[in-house]
Amino acid sequence: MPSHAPRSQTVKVKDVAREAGVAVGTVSRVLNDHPAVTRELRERVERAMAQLGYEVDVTAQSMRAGRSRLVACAIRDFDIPRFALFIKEAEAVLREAGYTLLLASTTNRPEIEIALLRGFRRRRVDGVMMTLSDEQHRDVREALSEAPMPVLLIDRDRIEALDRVTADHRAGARLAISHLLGLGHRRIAMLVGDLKAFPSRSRLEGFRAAYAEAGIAPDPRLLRDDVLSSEDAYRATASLMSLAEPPTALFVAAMDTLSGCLRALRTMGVAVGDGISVVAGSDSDLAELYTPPITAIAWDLSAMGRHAATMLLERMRGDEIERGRGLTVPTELIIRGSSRPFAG
Amino acid sequence: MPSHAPRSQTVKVKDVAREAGVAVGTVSRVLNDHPAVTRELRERVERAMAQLGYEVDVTAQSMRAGRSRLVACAIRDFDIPRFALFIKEAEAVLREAGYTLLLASTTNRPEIEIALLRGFRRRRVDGVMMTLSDEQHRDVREALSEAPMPVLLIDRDRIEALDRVTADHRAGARLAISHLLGLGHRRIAMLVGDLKAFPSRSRLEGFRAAYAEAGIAPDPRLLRDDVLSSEDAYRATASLMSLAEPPTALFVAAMDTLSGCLRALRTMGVAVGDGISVVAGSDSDLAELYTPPITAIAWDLSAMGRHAATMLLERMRGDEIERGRGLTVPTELIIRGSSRPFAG
DNA sequence: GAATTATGATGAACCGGTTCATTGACTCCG
DNA sequence: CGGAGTCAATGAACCGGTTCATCATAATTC
Repeated sequence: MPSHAPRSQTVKVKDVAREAGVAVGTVSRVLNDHPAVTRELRERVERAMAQLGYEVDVTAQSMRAGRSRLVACAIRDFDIPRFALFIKEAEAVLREAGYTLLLASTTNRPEIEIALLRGFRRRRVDGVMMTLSDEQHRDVREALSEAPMPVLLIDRDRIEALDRVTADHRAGARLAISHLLGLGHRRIAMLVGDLKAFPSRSRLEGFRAAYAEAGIAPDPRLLRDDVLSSEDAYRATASLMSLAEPPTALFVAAMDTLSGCLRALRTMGVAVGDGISVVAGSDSDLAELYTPPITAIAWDLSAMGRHAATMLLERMRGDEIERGRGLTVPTELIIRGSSRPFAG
Repeated sequence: MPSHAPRSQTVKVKDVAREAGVAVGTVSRVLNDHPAVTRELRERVERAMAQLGYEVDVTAQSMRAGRSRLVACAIRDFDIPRFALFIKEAEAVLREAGYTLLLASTTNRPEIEIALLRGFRRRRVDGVMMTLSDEQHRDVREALSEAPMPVLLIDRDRIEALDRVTADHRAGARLAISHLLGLGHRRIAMLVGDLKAFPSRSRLEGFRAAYAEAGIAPDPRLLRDDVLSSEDAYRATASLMSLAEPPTALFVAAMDTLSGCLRALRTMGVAVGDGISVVAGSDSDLAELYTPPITAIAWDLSAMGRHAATMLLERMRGDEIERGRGLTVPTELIIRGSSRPFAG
């Protein structure tokens, strides 16, 4: 008798079938709401399940079915407060549809993105939504094209035929810069994140579009990219304000880096509003409640999460929809006291 | 020939075994780093795996092994920015150990907590860390005691023999209130969250301890509980400031509700620092950068996440450790400009 | 050199639901 | 009344790795 493995004392379909006096197939049909089960048998099976305290084993179900009812979300760093809104909404929508959310952080590194994709595949994850550190990265693109499950990109450029949900950062940045130009500013500095990724690229485009529209040439020395953390923003701001000809306005376009910029200005004794106009690339409690309140770009991250989950669900359902759909959430400029006319 | 199910064209151990000219058991041993495999066979198998692009199926592994290498984290609402720090650290530790994080939000409702626990069980999740809306809830306690996997409580009171990681909210609140009493304040209001849960209860204890120590009786009308959102804080603050005898100091102990309180004060034209002293129950960029900067209680949420994951890993490993371990992270008071001597 | 032991490899059973070809009972119709 | 058609229920095969009793071979001992 090759017994093996420890006998688990949990209740299985077989036990339920015995208790109810039916075949295991029938129990399975009851579990899956198959129509071809007489009410009487259904009730008997349900009674047996309750009696024995039966609980399906999702692993076993996934085994045969080939799908796990898991959806993975991998983002750069869930340390970004506003991003929690995205996850929160996405999780709600997915849970409603019977899916469970797997969460992972890529720390913005391609090799981790690739490793995560492999892990998701191993787990038979049914769908993925993720950010990418670099849409052009060869190995990442290859990993994406080899992924057997649908992948939806979060706030990233179009890749092949992947669905995507984005915010209109280009329009937002353009609004912000036009606003500052309209106030008479000519030396406008901008802090952006990684130009290898869509949001920063779009913001830079918006920046340039606004300048072009005004027929003015921006000073390239006032651009600081690769600002990914509050600390980076601190250093960038400090360096900008130390220039011989410092900027008169500052567009802090990188996500969640406003605090570092404000700390730097405070340290250097530059008054926000008077000494320098400031526009934040994403809204926050801090922007709203700072003194003076800070003009900011806002967009609906909850809606992005909701749409991302919904689109992914449709794709997983295998609906006949065109590939490579994109949904863009609008951005708006909330004008507050931190952006004032240039009083040169 | 009862074929069934669509032939998946993925590579399986069987294929690897054939390609390498060994038995499936040998392939499995290579996969699991079993020592009893000669170097030669191991290499042949590995070559075959690379050749065929083989990838293990974690679902199938879980099937037999009975464990999923999944760890679930269920919290009230991951909309709380600072909580992201906890999750971030916990995920890093778990990933390092080969586990994947499942995330869910309880929205602070017992029935959802119970449903989530059931779902985790169905998925054979290996370990759980979670908050609870109410440690005393009968059905939740029952669900917890029936959980077959270890559960670690996040910032909650001791339940049975469950491990827990907490912050010393009692000490933090006591420091805050003693600080305000020391400044001469006698009418100190406090906003706390749900008193059914540990953090708010502890803060209330600390509040009372500080008053008792000073030999003064607090005015019970200045306590507002069930403050769970920024909007709640707005209303509570407004109502407090409308009292015939308004408080001279405000301890905003509920998590992530400072913004609502500040909005209310601004709306009512009460100057923070002058008109009323304010202490925040948790630190944030907003507290640090507000004008005036706001005195706050701080503790290390990253450390909590790290410890939670580590303790849970030990427990899952089945180490012989005493049950019901508790780890408490210290809190500190960061004194800033928002708390000033009472100038009655 | 025969017997004993150590070591590596094998492959069928197993984990726990799901699926579908088959069976049995019952209905409908000419 | 017999044959075709319906419908519910059955249970063995299956999903894809893991495990362990068994076997083959090599190493060691006397």
